[in-house]
Amino acid sequence: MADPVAPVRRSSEVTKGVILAAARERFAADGYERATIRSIARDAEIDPSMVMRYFGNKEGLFVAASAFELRLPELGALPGKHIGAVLVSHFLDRWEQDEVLTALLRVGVTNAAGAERMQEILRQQIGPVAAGVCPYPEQAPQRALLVTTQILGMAMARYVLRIPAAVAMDRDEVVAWLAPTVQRYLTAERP
Amino acid sequence: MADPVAPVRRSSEVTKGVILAAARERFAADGYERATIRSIARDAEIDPSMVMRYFGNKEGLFVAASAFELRLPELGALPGKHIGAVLVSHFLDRWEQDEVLTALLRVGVTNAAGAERMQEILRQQIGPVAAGVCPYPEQAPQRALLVTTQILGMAMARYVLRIPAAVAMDRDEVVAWLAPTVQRYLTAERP
DNA sequence: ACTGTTGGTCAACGCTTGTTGGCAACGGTA
DNA sequence: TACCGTTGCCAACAAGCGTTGACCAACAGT
Repeated sequence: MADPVAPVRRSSEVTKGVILAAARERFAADGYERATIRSIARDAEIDPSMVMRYFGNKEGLFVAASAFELRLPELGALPGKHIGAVLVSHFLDRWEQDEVLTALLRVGVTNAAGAERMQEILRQQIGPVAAGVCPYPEQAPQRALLVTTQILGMAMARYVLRIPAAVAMDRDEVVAWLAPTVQRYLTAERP
Repeated sequence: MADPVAPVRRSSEVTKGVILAAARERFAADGYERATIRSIARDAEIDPSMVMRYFGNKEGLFVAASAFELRLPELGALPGKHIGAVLVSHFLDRWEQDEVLTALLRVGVTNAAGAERMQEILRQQIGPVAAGVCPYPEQAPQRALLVTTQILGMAMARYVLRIPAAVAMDRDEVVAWLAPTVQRYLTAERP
């Protein structure tokens, strides 16, 4: 006789983790609306109702999936002369380590909470650096924004739209080209 | 007696135009999946079935709404020294004149056709310029890509995510800051 | 005046979505 | 052993989606 398919019984924490991993993957690949609770549940090999039980609703699931520690290195203490290269390199790392930032970017385009969180992260990561090295402190927010646009644009091209020429560039090339731009946005006296 | 709500009867071309305008607005504001045929029809004050009649299906509607003449100025003939400023200025114009580019960007994140069209436009607009002024012709595609990332990033920040600091910058400031970056990507000997 | 075409509405279809509530089995504890 | 919270599945709901086909009224040409 075949077993009547006894369901696996894990700890709830483990299950939550599996769901979150699947959610991150789906959100990153499909964006907010096309990443359905059902598809995420299928990936996690669990019933959709469990997702609801643990995370309340879809928005709650997304918030949980995109909440993560930033663990940014001590950028403020780094030498100002290479801050551009360090920043670009840092963000390439973050984007390639896990899918959360890609998910955030894809979701942020259509979902307000995602957009908010994306901005918050960029502000927290770039803001202090700009405040530290910008020659005119009152210009720091604008300088930070400029840096943000360049980093955002490369991320869009490379990880979201996957423009072939952007994917083809290797890490060092990207850093070599973008670092001077970022450096100039942060430290130039004027445009 | 009140009239039994006699439906307005316009020419089909006019109606198509109204639908397309509503579609562009919705796609630009909501992205592909959240811009529903029903909501577009409601904006155009017409029955959803008319949208189907004229454009076949939702994908067809999007293609029609995002098909437009590029009418790029003769960039190739312009002085190479200011090509950066001209390019940035040109794209700011295009993005602010109508909503198609914003729609394309929002949709492109989740819809393959949108992503394809966005890339095609960027390639057509930036590619020839890069080929014209890049010191090493074989590097032209890479240089064009770099320009694309900077323009894409500013567009994301300013028109899609609407980051306050990006919206607050005025046109001339944006051009002043971005132009040297674009200029360098196009004409620098090496990073 | 008749007729075919055109611009328009209405009602429904099949499907998918987020979400809910009930029920079964397991496992620790008393 | 009897209990009870936990983990899980199942079936269903209401709402919204893209899409379809039947039908109606105004027009244009003869």
